Amino acid sequence: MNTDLSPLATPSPAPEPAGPQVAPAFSPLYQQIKALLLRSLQSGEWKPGEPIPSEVDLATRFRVSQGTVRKAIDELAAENLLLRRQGKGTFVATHAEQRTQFRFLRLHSDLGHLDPSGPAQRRILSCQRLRAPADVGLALGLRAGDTVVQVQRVLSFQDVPTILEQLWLPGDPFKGLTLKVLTEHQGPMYALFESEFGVRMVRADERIKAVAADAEAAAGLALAPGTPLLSVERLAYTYHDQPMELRRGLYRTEHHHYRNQLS
Amino acid sequence: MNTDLSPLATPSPAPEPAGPQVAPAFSPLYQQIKALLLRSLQSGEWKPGEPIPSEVDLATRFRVSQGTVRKAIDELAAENLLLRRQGKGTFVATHAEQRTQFRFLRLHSDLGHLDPSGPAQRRILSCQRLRAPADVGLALGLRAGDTVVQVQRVLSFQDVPTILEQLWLPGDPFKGLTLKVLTEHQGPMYALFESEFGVRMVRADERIKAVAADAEAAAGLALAPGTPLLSVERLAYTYHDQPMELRRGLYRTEHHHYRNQLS
DNA sequence: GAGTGGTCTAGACCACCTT
DNA sequence: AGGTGGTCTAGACCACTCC
Repeated sequence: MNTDLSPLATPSPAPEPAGPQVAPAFSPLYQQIKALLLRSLQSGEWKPGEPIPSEVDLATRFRVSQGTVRKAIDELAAENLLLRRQGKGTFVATHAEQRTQFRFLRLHSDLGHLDPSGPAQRRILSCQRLRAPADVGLALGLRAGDTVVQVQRVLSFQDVPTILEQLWLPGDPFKGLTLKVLTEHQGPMYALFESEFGVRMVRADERIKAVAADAEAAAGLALAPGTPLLSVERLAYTYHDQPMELRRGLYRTEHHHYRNQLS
Repeated sequence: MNTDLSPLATPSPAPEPAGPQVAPAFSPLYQQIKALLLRSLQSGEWKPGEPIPSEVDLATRFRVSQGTVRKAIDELAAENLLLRRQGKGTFVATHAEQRTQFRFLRLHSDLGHLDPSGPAQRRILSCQRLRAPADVGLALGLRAGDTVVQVQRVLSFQDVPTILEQLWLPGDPFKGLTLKVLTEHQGPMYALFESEFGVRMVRADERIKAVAADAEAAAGLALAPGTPLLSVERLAYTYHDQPMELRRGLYRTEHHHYRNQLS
């Protein structure tokens, strides 16, 4: 009904003064609910891994029907921000679970499904704070002179160094990130970001090219210069499409491949 | 209600004899409706680009509520098999539209959004029927000795040969596919497959590696041997996860990149 | 105005999990 | 038994498109 008894703003039925209307900007109720849920997620009211209130609770809180809340949650679940578990509740998605452990890593072994399930040895090469290079600052939406944390690391599969990557994070939200913290932490790096810095990576774009290994890459991955490598540049976003990480990786693909699903 | 008045099989409430139950295999009504819609799509009862019956029509036909039909269609639309257009109807998705023209081609220009929107010159190098090589036959689920159609072509962007690819199709469904047909056809190849052979590619898996151009690739793309190239191997499926095309492509990435979205 | 998909509601019942 | 998400229904109304 979109009745005005609702606590929510109901933009469309409001009789606006005549004039050049730009766009009616009709927004369904469930979209408004979705935005409210998103705000609670971003503010940390509900933390990764924890359950959010039940559908009936939310329905009474927002003064809408359960079906409307349901549709809002459906969309958030489809975007992998929430996780529904029948009989138990709805939970804030996290990178700290076995199931979603390597959701953003698309490199798989050519052999059977002996994928990077073997947790892949990680070695941190460096972690330092510095002024953002121009391209990095631009990608992360920082101002000139802002500081970033730069991390370099190597991932190995079965003792073969396979991924050499470099990543940049905005200095402000990642204040306490040091080599010690990174080295001592177990589990996925994105899980560390969640638990220690309250930053949850929600989606990412990747750009992939084929390049020849230069001297530095050859040294880092212990292979001959000129070897073809996948260059994977990732820009990862947190809630509300805010860029939070730039990552540049070089992948060996003699025995691995980058897997993608099209639909 | 899942009542027995329904014309559909209602597996779960059927009182089965006691014994070692394997799996209750509860299947919601809307999933059964979805399967029926899928069957009509596969059989060609509704063709790509055409509208399917309205939700109310389908609801009365299947003796269920509109909401149940709606949920079935929702899922098919989410999988890009159907396309909803408010006020007009629901249509069978097709590769012959501007909007979905290059849905499966992930190579983009490094510059602004001057992507492969420029329709990219296509040149067919060859088209021949031959016995399926072992790996191809395996991927396509063919029997030993079955014939396949093999096509080779080059795609150029702004007169620069950029993609060299080779593809194999099962000989049986693609009986009349000749070099003449391929050369004279305008528009995406997958649109040709739909209109001339009734085969609609629904989803695909890609495996990506970095390789060095060999002599043949160097000749085909007019570049120096050893140049790093993206190797993209695609297995494309039609309805019901049936593999229908194997494609191996080599992409130049000096001025282009393969784009991927993670979520 | 008629037809289509899109939203919203209220209520019933089912399947799954915990206690 | 009681709570949670999941399914299904019936009906009302809204937004969009076409005639």
